[in-house]
Amino acid sequence: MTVSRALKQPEKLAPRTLERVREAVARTGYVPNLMAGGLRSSRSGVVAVLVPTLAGLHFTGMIQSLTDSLGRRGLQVLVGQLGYRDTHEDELLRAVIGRRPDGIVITGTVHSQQGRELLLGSGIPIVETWDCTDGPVDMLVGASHEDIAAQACEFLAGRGRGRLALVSGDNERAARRAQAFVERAAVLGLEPPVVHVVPEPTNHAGGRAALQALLVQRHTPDAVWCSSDSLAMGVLTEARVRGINVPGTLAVMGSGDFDFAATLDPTLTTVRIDGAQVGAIAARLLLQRLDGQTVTQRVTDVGFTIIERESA
Amino acid sequence: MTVSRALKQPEKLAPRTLERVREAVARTGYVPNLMAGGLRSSRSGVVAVLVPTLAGLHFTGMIQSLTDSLGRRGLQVLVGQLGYRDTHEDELLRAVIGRRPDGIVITGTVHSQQGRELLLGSGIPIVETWDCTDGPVDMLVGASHEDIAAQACEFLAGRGRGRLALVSGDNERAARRAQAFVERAAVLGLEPPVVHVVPEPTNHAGGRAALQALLVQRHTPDAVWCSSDSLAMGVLTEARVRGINVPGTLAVMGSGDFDFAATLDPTLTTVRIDGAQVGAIAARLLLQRLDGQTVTQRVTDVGFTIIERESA
DNA sequence: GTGAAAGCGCTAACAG
DNA sequence: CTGTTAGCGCTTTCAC
Repeated sequence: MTVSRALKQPEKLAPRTLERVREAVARTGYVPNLMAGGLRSSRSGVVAVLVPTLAGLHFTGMIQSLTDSLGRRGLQVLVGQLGYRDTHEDELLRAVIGRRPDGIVITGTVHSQQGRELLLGSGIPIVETWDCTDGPVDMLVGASHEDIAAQACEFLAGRGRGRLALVSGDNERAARRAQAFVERAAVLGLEPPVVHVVPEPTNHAGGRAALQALLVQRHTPDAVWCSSDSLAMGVLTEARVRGINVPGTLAVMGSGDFDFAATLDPTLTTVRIDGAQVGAIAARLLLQRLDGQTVTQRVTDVGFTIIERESA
Repeated sequence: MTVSRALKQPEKLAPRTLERVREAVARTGYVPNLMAGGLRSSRSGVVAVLVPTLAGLHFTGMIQSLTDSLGRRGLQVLVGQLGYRDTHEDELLRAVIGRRPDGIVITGTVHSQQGRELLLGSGIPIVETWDCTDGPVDMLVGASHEDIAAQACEFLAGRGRGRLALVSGDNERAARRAQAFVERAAVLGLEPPVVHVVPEPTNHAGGRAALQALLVQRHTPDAVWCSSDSLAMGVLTEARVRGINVPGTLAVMGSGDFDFAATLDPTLTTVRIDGAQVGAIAARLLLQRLDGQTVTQRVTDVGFTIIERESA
């Protein structure tokens, strides 16, 4: 018990006792077993962060921000990959819940009904991020992808573009964006946008291939919106190779504001969701819950910004 | 006990008993507490993977491969970021060791003496990856970055380049590569290469800035080797904007074979270490240890490949 | 300021 | 095939 206090509440011990414990810890290389501590205190000191994939750059800002905010309070972040297909979703959720994390931050897939029940039944504070879906399991921090798609469409239309195209990753969120984009185009009286879906993970090669495919359409587009900046970069490369002027002949717009977006040539117009802000808010919500406070505002819309640069 | 068996060794139960347990599990939403199980069995079912950063794309292949290989054996991967500075290294190591992972895969920083002792004293199987350093803590899977640098230098020299430059991230491994590169250049009787160090994280903007800086040198280089493909991509962009022909006037070479390397224009010559292979071997070594086998070959050099494309 | 007792929820070991 | 006993290493609680 005295050792436990020496490590967690050193101010409660006599200096001499503390010194003796420290010496023994150093001499023996003692590292407390956090499983045992967690079992007894029902506080694991871990927050699980579940993302669809680590392969892209979409979520690194959020993960970094969560790691920083939670780390300051002594919580460790455990990153897990859900994958975009939900094959192992429930299995992974069970493994995560089984470790009794003090909080779960989850990004991506719409959970199966079974998965939602697991999460709910666990009693663990949950923050869903990125999407403003209806009916969050618990808390939510994100932006409306329908709004984003509509605004992206209006942005391009407002620059005089009328033959819009969309290059989209093969996942559920991208599909909802595509639908909202198409719907807004209809409202604006534009031609129905061509939607080109590329396989995950979305990358430079996918963007190049997508533009190739779009150029053999009857009406070649005068603007393309991509569901990630990596795709947009591929589109830029393909356009340059083919001598297509951007933005003159073709406007190109991305999503994510990845770190290269501002320094490509032409610089990339893109839609940005502030991942660091999402992470910071998610962390704050979790910490409030862990401190026993009631979180009144369970849904936070962090909004988004269209960053206008040269490519559109 | 019967419930425990139903979940872990269902073949040992009578079908009827198994059925009753399954029904109860489903009805109550029971998820076993893995902290308790781990405490008793001294098997946590977790392997910790520690990387300098998730922000780049260097390690995603390895992480994916580890997740797959270990996941098939029921082990969960916990990803942690050490950071390139070793400020919190020991602290993070304590937090990780405290969870008693069944294995640790560690990439990056040379550990402090204290850190090495913690790892050694923990008795946990350790695989260091990426670097072939002298004196591994336990097991090691990687490539010699000195060899890589020397070969990169020879490659460029062999293509008739004589004014070499190097764009390097600000970390210890990159520094060792730079030194080996410079030394080989001396052996080959070339001018001493200019070394330009850019801040972490290495990215497109850093590459552009680096080439700008290199061009104001007295002798402008005719070849640049970059410590990551993101930097190399920035160099390509800057060269194009300035009308510098690649590879005619300037050869550009990267490191990592990131997913965009093969489809940039010009396609990027780069040095590849097979991260998936590193991960697969690391997983195999850990699993052997966990199965009680003695690992005889503690050091594995997976080598590297110079992938010759258009840029050099 | 320090320590004793009890128990967190599992599973190893053994018994039947 | 099923069940009993004991204990993993901590921290909560209470006592002095």
